[in-house]
Amino acid sequence: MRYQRPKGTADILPGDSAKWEYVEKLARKIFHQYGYQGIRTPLFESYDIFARSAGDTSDVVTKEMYDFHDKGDRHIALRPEGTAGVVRAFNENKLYGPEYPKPYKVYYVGPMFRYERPQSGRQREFHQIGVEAFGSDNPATDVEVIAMALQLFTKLGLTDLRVAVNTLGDQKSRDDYRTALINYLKPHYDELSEDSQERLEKNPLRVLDSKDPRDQKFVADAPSILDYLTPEANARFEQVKQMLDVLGIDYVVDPDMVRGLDYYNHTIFEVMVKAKSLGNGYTTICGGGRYSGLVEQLGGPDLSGVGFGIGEERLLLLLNDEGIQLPTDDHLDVYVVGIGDDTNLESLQLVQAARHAGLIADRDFMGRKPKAQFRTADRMHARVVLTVGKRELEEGNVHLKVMATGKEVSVKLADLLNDFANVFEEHIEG
RNA sequence: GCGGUAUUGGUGAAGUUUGGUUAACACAUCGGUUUGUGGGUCCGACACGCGUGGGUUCGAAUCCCACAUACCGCCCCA
Repeated sequence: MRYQRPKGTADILPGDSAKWEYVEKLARKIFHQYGYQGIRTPLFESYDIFARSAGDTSDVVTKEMYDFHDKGDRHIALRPEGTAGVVRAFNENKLYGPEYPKPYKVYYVGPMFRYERPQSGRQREFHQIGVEAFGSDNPATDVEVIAMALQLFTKLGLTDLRVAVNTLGDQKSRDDYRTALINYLKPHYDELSEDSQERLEKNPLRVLDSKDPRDQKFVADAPSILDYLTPEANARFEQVKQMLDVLGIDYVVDPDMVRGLDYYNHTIFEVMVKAKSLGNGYTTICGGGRYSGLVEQLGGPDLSGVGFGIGEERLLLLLNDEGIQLPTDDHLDVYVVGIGDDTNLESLQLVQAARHAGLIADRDFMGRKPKAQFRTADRMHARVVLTVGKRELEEGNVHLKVMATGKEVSVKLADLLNDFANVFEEHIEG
């Protein structure tokens, strides 16, 4: 146990990796149905990209960034989330150009990094599945991404999903509300938690998110953002709700919901699920929303975007807790048992013939006794075992055993090598 | 960044209160169970070491210190 992995990282081992691959494959399939295409951006970017996009008051920037200076003294940060890098790529590659249809829709799957204290479902290296759609202000795109996330979760077999939506309004709504909130909280300044006293200065909306009982009693009666929306912002939010209704999507409006990143405005949402062992009550597995100004802030045109991120570790923990069995393909079609060193070449040819026929096949490499090889074949759930030994070599045959029925027949080695698929099919069905 | 709990083999772990000389038991794995065949029975193998490094002691998995990691809570979030 000399070496151990860095704090907050995890090895995803065979067995588990199949679940990850299944989830990611399904996500890609669904995203494609909605017209999203994959995008792969660097795992690290210039520190400034994240610092500028996430907002100076966000914890991600102030204490969770995994950053360092490289040998060229560039200030680099491992990406703490996916959006900023995608926006940078969008701008740098001029994907806003007229030759690209709008909205420009992309998805990504990959590792993210935050320097923080690890806990269950929360690591320094974690994985997100995310999407972004650029260049359309139509609230229908907000609804589309929500529907898309829900479809993924539903297809995975999750139930008890809860969609929470809120709006942060446009800039004027936010400013007005901010003022109102500060005016409301200021008289109670001394009664707030230390954290919230600080939040009041920097980002008063975050006080709403506090779990401290000292804060919560004020939060309960705090003014609501919904009362400070401009007519335009309000109309927009109404449209979002109406479209959710039309799609039959169940949701709750949570006026206290805020976002950890500063770049959001208008629609924000979370998909939560009732998790037994992921803490009490509902846990968030997907968070997202609309952002305006971010593209421009990172040097692009004045286009808005909407997207979400799903925490893969949490999602998989959840599927596990719920006892949801993901269809993982671990069966073996053919196992080749070779008896004696002289059978190595035939074993090799047979197992390759099976693979070329599109089957999943393996063989013994350890020179073990037939009984031990059969035990392995059984453990790997092999459908058919092919045995080659001295007798078969002399006769030019291969012994074929269908494991489920125990039926054994002799087949010509040459036939198998010439047309493995047909011989296999013939005997497996009998 | 702060607080708490934990760390024994491939796995689950007993043992730590009362330091004592073979680290229990079980599962898994491997080998054997007479000549080349699976899921069974029986037999056998399987920690020279108890997270790492120091210290106390005649003697430490058991006591002390430091560090590492994991988990839980705070903060925050996916």
